[in-house]
Amino acid sequence: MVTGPYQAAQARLDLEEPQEGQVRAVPVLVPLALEEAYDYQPPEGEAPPPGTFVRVPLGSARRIGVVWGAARTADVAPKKLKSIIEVLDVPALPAVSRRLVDWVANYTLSPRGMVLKMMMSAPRAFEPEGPRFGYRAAGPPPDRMTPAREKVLNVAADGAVRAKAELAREAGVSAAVIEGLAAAGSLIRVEMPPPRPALPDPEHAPPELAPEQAEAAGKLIDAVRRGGFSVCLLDGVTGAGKTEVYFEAVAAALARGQQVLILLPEIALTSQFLDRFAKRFGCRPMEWHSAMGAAERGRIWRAVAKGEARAVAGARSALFLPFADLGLTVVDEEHEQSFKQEDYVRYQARDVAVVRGKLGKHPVILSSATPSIESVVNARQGRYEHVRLTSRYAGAALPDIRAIDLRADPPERGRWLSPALVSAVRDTLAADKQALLFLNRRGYAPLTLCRACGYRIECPQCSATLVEHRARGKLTCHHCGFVLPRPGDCPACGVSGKLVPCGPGVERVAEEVAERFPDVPAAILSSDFTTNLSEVRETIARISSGKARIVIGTQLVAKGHHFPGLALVGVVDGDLSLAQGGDPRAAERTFQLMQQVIGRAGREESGGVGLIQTHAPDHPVMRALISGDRDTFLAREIAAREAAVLPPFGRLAAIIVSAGAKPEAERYAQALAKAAPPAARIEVMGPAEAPLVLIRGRYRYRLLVKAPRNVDLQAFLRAWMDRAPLAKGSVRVIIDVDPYSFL
DNA sequence: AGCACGCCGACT
DNA sequence: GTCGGCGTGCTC
Repeated sequence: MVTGPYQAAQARLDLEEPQEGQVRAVPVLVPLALEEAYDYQPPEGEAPPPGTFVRVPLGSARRIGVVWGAARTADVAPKKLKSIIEVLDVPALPAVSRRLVDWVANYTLSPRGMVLKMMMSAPRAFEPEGPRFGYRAAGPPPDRMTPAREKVLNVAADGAVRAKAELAREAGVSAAVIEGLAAAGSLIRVEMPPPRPALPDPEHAPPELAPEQAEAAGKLIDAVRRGGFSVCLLDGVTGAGKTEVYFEAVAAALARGQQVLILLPEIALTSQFLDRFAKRFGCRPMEWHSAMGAAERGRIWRAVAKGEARAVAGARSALFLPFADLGLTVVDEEHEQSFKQEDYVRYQARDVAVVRGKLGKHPVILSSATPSIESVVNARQGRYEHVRLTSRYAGAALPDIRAIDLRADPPERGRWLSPALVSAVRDTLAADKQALLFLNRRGYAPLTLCRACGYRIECPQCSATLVEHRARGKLTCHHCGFVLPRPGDCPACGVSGKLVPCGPGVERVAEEVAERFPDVPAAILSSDFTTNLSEVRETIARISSGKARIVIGTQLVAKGHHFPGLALVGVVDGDLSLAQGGDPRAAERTFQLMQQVIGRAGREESGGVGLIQTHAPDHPVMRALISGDRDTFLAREIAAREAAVLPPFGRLAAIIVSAGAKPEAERYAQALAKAAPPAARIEVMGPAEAPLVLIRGRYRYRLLVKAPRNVDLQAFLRAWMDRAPLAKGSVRVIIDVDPYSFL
């Protein structure tokens, strides 16, 4: 029996056939937080088939939606039915995409309209394409010639039509020069044909693969040629050449005329990766990530829908592009936790990529040097094919990893680098190599303390201390973005000159490096919400070219960049990410992060060294890292997860209750827990205060649901939410299926 | 996401 | 008495 909206949503997945005498209507899903498609009367003539993009009236507004089925879904009073305004001239949303919306909405317990919204996140794609204009040489040279104008005219001398931005870039001048020349009559503005996306050529530059690589590539190519759904875990040590290997599978799919999607963590979408692709296939893939402009998004969305975009490299949201004929998805760095989206629709892109492969009947490749426990278990249980690469190419050896016991060999007071690490850096520089110091903490210091009154400077909106960013002269909150100019006097007691920064961030380590190695060029590589993508790309280029000799970096450095001259990696605080209490993936994440970051060393030739500063050199994670014994670590971790029925052996869902006032949040969370339906094999834990109780002015309580793998967790959650008390006032409830963050 | 409806404080 | 604050619910 259908008892509430959550279950009703599930029940209506089975569409009814139209009945005699009923008004003709089709369901249209609009990209809003709506669970259901609404029925509309079709325009004149035939009813548009499912997938058609249509404009419909909704309330007083007009919205673009998608025809979601062949027959009306619910018994709405006929006089309530409105008519479709128009059918849009946009390729229909493919059936696979529509089924993906339904699947993701059902799995994450998100309104279907919200998931559709992700699929339509390119508003320009639905507007008619305006004509594009370009410039070509024409007429006499201008009366006043300048060096900049000369450069432009030289470039334009070939008579080709170029877009304004392109011409300016090629000539190395600003767009204003072009406008000036056009006004002077030396350039003429002409309409350009819409650009054809470049076609990647699978035969452009096939690589020479080592025997092990060739064998691995063979398996992946087989899966592509065979067609149909399969998942392959491509598991190879850093520097084993996984990218070259999966590029061969990409080539096979392109050769079959199919589209290819390569998912990367957002920050790994560097020009380094795009250039590598271009070297192999003759042109760059299309990019898809959050930093793209509206026009660009629209163009790419359309190109993907028409099947003209053959290869797309994108961040997790690229999964929701309307591929016309996707033949292969690659998830690179599949272990990356950033594939989990933590807001709006909370989905794990790696898992959705696999589901999309299943729905679209095509292979999926998961690639990593440090695969997730989930994927390793799937491979062991035979659900995924496991393809391993064990040797680094060109004889490069894996780095030699050692621990520096901070208890025995501590840094001086107020310093963060131990004598052993400092001397290792010195040796590395003497050998004309690069050194990387890794600390997963942005800014200068994570805490500012008043020595007069003991006050810790905290965020007014979050239960967190403000982090000093000295270069910008600011204290900021890493949870909400709150910014405070660095005060001279204590905000609590007003005493001046007694504020002291406590603990290190990358900026502070960089300061220590500058003191110890005053003449050595250094670079900080840190992901900051204020630094933009191009800035980060520039820094990465400066490092890979060898201009920076010492690199101080956060997480960002671990993400698949290739730094040829790097011989030493020093981990400043090896204990930092282990200390995440309550997070079942803390050990796994630490192991992956350390392996990835240390794997940056010695990729070109042997002799890479990794040094981890730690207070717990005997911790199992540290021992596994030092001995390089991944299999023992995995066996331990997998056994522990299995015993505790944690993912992937069990399923988790977090319920986060938040409100503007603490008692309100707590009261509702407790009422919610009481309303949980009885279920023998499902455990509901909490509510408990979230580790970060307050974020953005909202107090948060968490509940955790744990169930065995074969239990329908979504059905349980739906039944629960349908009988839950109404959330009143400022109370909000968020359901996070398969949570990755436990804060 | 908009937008209308509805129930409590400072105004003509 | 009314204007208007934004909390709540509906949009086929």
